[in-house]
Amino acid sequence: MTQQPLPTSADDAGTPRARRGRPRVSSREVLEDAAYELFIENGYAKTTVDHITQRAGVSRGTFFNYFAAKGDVFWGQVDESLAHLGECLAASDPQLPVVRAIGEAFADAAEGFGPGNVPWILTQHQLIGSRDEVQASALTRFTAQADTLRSFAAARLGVDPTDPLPRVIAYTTISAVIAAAQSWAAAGSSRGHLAPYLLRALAPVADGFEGSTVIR
Amino acid sequence: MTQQPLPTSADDAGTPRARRGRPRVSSREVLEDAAYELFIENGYAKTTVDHITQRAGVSRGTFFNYFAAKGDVFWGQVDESLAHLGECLAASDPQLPVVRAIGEAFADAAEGFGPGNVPWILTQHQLIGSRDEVQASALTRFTAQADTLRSFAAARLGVDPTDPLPRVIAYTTISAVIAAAQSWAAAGSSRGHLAPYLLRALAPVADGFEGSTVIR
DNA sequence: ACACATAACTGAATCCAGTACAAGAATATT
DNA sequence: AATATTCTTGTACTGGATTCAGTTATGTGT
Repeated sequence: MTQQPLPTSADDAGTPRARRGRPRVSSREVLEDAAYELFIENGYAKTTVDHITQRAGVSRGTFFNYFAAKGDVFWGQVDESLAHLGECLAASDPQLPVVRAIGEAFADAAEGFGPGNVPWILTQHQLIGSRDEVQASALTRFTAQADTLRSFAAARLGVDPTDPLPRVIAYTTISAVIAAAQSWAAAGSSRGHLAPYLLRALAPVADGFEGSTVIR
Repeated sequence: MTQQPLPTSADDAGTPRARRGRPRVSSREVLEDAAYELFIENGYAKTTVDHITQRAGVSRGTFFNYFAAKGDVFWGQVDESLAHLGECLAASDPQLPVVRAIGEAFADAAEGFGPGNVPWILTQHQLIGSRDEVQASALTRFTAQADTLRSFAAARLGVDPTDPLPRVIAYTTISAVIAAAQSWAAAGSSRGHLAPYLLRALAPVADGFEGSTVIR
């Protein structure tokens, strides 16, 4: 709900696109920055949406023009990448086994994440306290992607999406991805790109689903 | 937070245990029943804690004597089982490979779930609308168990709990468990016990982690 | 210039979950 | 009866989230 007309999917942060109407005085970035500062200063739980908008110089209502929920502030970059996952899946090599294809797709979608570009949430999540609430905002991403992966796996395998197998594949792969992302972020300055972490984490899962079951 | 003194861990719903003090006028069960009715009638989001307690004939405050959060109404049976997971892990055969041991532990902990005992949340989750909020309450379970599994796996493998491997194992196994539980619930009257579903879902994961990596 | 459509912001009202706490009520123990 | 224990109730408060009517700032067409 609360559909955002907003900046045409915020494709480019530099040119928020609005050739007509009142120009934006704020932006996702401005609000994100304000929020990040406050989260570090006072922690996530003690930072209210009022605080964020006050620091950003807009009114409280404006916040919800840019984000559907307080927790969504974190996920701008991540959501952008995940939005491409569907295309990456569609463009994947039809010869590859399902889980390999999923791995490649995630690796593709994670293209942008390297040593110099780590989602804020992944690096700072220890500092801001209150893990539960933050991770709750992660779950919506999880389930959205799980649905995508499940239909993909079902189609690839030629089985019904409601079968157990595509569901297990979807869930295990995406949780391996999450684990990989967390390990990658935790690796500190030694981390390189995200993609290798993803592939390493998914390798045993892929092996398992190729070997033991009657799926190719 | 909001520690429940409550019924000595609600071991038996029939005898809420309180040899001294004012006797309970309500119970988890009463509140659950009221909540389930309302969730089906009006959906989860539109059902307030006030509604629940009104139907149950107690005051709003009482609800939070029995449940820490609105979403916890669902999880009574599940939490009970998960509480045993730690013991089941500890009691597992040290010879088994990690993921097998985890599978056995889950199967043990899922003992109670059979054709006649399906957690309400698993069967009704489509009907009640507003998946997000419900799933948020699932996340706390997920993370709690993930932490348990991660330390277990790390200890078994003799590696640091912060290493990627135990994390991936923990995440993938628990998500396979969730997938299995959902498929089991969706199977309708044809479903038997939960345990076989768990083992089937975990089998490929176990294979993968035994085969490809240098873990025993 | 002027009017108009459009898009964004404002601000206030509302709802509800969750927290805290004090006061009261019903029971067992002494 | 007095007391301790345990649960219930009521009230008040914080803060996230939703809604909406009204306002403001811009571009566009005349």
